[in-house]
Amino acid sequence: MSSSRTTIRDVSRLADVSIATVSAVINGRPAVSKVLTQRVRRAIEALNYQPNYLARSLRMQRSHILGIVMPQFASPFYAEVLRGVEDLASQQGYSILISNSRGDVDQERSQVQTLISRRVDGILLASADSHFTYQRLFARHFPVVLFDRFPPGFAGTAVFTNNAEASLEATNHLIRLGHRRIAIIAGPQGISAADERVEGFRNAMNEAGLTFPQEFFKRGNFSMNEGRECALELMRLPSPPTAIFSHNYEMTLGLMRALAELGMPCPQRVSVLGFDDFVVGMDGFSWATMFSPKLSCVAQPSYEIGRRAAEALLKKTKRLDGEDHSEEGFIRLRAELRIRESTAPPPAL
Amino acid sequence: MSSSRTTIRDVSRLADVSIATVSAVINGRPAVSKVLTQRVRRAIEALNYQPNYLARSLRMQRSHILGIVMPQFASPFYAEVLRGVEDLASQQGYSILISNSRGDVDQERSQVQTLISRRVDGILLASADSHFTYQRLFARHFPVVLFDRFPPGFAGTAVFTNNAEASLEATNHLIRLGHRRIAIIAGPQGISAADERVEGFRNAMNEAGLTFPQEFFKRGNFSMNEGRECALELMRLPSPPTAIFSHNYEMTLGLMRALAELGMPCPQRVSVLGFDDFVVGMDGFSWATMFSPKLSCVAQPSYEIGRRAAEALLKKTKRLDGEDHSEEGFIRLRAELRIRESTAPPPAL
DNA sequence: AGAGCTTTCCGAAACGATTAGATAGATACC
DNA sequence: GGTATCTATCTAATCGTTTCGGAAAGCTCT
Repeated sequence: MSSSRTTIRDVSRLADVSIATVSAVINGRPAVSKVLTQRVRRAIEALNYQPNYLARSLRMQRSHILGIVMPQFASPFYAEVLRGVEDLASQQGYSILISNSRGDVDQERSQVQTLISRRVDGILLASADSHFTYQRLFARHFPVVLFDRFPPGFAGTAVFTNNAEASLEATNHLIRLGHRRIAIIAGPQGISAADERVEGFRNAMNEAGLTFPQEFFKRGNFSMNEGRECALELMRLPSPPTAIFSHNYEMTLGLMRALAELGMPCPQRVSVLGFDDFVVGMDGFSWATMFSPKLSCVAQPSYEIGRRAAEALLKKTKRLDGEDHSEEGFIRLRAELRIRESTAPPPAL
Repeated sequence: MSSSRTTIRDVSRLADVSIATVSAVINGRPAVSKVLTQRVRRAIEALNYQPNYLARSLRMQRSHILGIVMPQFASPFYAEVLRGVEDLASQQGYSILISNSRGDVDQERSQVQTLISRRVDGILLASADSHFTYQRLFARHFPVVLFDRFPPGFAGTAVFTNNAEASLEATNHLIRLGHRRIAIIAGPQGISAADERVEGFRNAMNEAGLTFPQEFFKRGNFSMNEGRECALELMRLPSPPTAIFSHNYEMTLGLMRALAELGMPCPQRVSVLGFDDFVVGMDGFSWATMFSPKLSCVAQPSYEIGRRAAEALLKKTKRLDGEDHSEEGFIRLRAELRIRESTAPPPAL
């Protein structure tokens, strides 16, 4: 055997005590004398002993590991969420097991399975699935917290942006500027975040007594390419919109690209308001300020979403011990409307 | 006890066989009859049994988990690396345990400790530390692969960009365009990636017989803010450079921002060439093409770095079993020079 | 019918920790 | 001195798997 790690047994032998005593020292239990504590400490040091958490977890029925499954890593939104999760988790002595579902429902399911088999204490999930298929898996109150997306009718606990309200507020901003011909590039139907944003937009338009033609309502799949194509179609209409509201970061990029290609100045000719904003690097500069014009946008509290989700999950895992199975329910975090230079009054007719 | 999971024992009872047989079925060992296999399968299904990988790992001395430690999550570079790692790992049945060292040497060390205690099969490390302090920890040939950065004198296996060559090539591009007054905004001294990029630049300048004044040599800490400040200082010199070579993504952003503030047109007045490029979203558009002008840059193969690092690490963990302790050494991956619109001949005098 | 093989199955010992309960020694009290 | 109490330590069971070695049963071949 090439790999024979040193165990608690080795330590106990060297220190000439029982393994129970070593364990007591390691876990800081009282009731172990100064002299033995010293001996044990020295032995641990000498052997460079590192406790085996697998064994510990097995015995304690608690791994102190959280699992997270998300549809992508590269997106700054998810990266920020992940940062929030890791921050809170590591602060409480938990580690994070990640998996990338690549937006695929089957992969997602098998990854959730794996996480459960690895006996994570709880799972954070941005489900690519539009209906919650884990009822069976999560019998016995296994701790799960959803974020960013949730299937219709989901009743557990989840953390996300107040999409509808934020979207309403953003639309109102455009309306107040004087826009009447407002188009949206929405996300795919069936994804809760997308649907809610559409809803908020609709409400704002209704409240203002505005209608909007069918051809102003575009759906993209949250990708840059589709954002670009939708924008091209919009701006080539006989009477194009004077403002476009885009429902995520990638599509906003595509939209800006399209405007550049068409040589249409923003915001002089058309205002642009997008979802998502994030800081780049360590010094808090916003991504959206790198553009000219600096982009107005709806900033989701992505880091906070991660933190709160992790927090809620940890609370759940603890409640589990106490036979208390009450649910926390939905946690809505406020998005912030950041007005910069890409939104302005519509061109005079 | 609120959490009594079903175990292999339960399955064996229901199927009326021994646990050895259940184990054999699960692991697809031959030599178990059709009829028993059926019974076991049904029992597993009925009980919704999911094997406990903690126990399995403990017994097999192999967790099928890889650990990764990096200085940040939010950076697109590391996000891409992570994606590469996860892709290869999950493909081979491995999971990933992540930790964020936040660039702090002490945190990094304690996280490495934790990973080892969790008995990961190997560790991927972008060390924030400038000297390899893990000799003791990694005694007994514990599998580690470094990436992106390495401490001077490190002799293990590591994967990264051919920084020096790429930097030389990039500088030559500027020289060929006719630039003579070339400045660089480099990363912090002591970080291998930064030092190598400086070296490549120096070599190119020397080969071309060019010298460059001390005030053209700036150091930033890889942050956007410092990129901006360095650029401001450079462009306010009595005779400013006609081209600037920036050594990472964040500093390039700061640089572009500075030029905008000063109203200096790029590339008419000054050419810009930066390190780092990456695609945004799912459809392969480059981040750098979102700028106007589209940025010329040195694209590191970040995804590939992740994949190759994971691959090398897995190879190591397997070699460990075979008593073969040969080292793979350094793996250099070629960065690609992508010439777009931000580099052009210098303005006529 | 007995020897020798195969084929299937099972019992029980690991893996490395935690912890309840046992034990022994010291102290205190009457 | 006897007994109760407390403290410091140890013994051994346990967590849920894998796997080695052996037993039982079924064949084949003399």
